[in-house]
Amino acid sequence: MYVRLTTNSASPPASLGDFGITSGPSPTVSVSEFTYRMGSEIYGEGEPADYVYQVKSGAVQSYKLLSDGRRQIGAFHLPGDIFGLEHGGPHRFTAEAIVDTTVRFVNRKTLEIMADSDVVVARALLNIMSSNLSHVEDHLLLLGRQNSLERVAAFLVEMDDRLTANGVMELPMTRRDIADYLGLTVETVSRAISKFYKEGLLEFVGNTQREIVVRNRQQLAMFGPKKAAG
Amino acid sequence: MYVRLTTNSASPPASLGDFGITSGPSPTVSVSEFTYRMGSEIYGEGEPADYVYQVKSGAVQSYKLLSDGRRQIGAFHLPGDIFGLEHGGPHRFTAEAIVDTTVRFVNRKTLEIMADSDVVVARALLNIMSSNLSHVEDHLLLLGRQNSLERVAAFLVEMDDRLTANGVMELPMTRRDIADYLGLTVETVSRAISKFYKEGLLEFVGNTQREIVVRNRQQLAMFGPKKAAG
DNA sequence: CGGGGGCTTGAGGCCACTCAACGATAGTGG
DNA sequence: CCACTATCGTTGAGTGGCCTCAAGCCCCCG
Repeated sequence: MYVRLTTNSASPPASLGDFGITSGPSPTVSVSEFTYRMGSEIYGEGEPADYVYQVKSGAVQSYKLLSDGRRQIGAFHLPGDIFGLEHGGPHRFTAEAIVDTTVRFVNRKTLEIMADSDVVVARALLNIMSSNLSHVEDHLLLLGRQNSLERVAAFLVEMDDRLTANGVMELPMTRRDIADYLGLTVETVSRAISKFYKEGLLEFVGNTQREIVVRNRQQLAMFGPKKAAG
Repeated sequence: MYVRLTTNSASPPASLGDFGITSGPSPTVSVSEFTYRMGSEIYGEGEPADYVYQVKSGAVQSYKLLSDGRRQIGAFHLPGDIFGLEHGGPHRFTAEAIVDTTVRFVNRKTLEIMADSDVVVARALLNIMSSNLSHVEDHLLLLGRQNSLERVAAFLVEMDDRLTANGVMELPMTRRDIADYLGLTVETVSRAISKFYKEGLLEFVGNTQREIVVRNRQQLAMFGPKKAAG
């Protein structure tokens, strides 16, 4: 792990409320902060999971690699998201800062000890795991059974939900990252976005291709999952 | 949900030990049994998650559907496996008995109440969720970044681990089920298995194509994941 | 024996990948 | 300030892996 202590790490113990976990007896946990530079690794797959993280600002991606370089990104973590929570083993993904990113982190063991005595904390951990599981399960369907347009549309809708401010979605990740999240190639992602743009579903802002306005969210979603009744 | 009460449902309360959960204060939970016929639905996606199940005998598949019939199987549940555990919401998969299957089941609410007072139960729930998550995460990489031969090889190795007895692996699922698990078509799965057979990696037993002997597990695994160093 | 489902195999097509070229932007160093 | 380079993104042309469509075999079950 790329350990880089910052002065912030000397910050006073904070309540778990920063992590969205509030408790009855209200014990406290030492919450520290780190800032990672763009592209730096927060932890690697297979390393011991000593800490649990929450994105304060920036963006993080979690991925697995094959020996020949093929990469599958499992999730993008945006401000407020908690990541790196494993239960009984090492990290199963590599986590990397996509842009300069500040994270809060707490000791995993401490959290587990708290969970043993505090029902609220235990439930919170279950909640986090459960929502992770839910997201990954939906992604299974996307990777296994949806075509390129459906995948890209689903991605844009997801990101539109999660990081649009003032009507503009500012993507922190490259087209390659998107491709590795969607199980596609850069070219295919680019073609899909171009197609949506030409159809008037998207609009670009500024001189990068990362600031996007979703013009017709409804119609974009039509390309997406189309889940069955049940 | 396809509710079919059996006489077994009147069985006496049993300890959670049946679920692999043993506790200190040792309270008991009512554990009942159901038998589902081949092809019948145990619960549907979106239905309230009132029970948690464990396969006693048989096999179950969990899947999601798209409106046009495309299907993605998330997992096969074999004897001993626990499935249907959701934390705070409805079922996210449809579960269906692949063959005649007997399951044990317990009330989810009861389990949650126990978890609130019993650390061992709470940890057990986290363990189950965690292993589910781990399996699905590995499957993401397979669906997103592996080719057809790698997928089928990985499937055969997984099943070889989980249900081989006397050196013979007896698959309960059809080629279509395998295809929907691997994000492929029936034909592609069949071609891959034929190829492995012709190369001497597999052998068929009996007059069905579901009883398979893995002749060279090592070489078969070479087609598989090939995870990176870390 | 006839019908149906499961499985395999072949032939052809298409969608996404591969390979390549190009423009735009940002960073670097003279 | 201007090359020079590297990265990112887009677009075009062609390929290939998996899908689609089709046929046929086998087994089971009536």
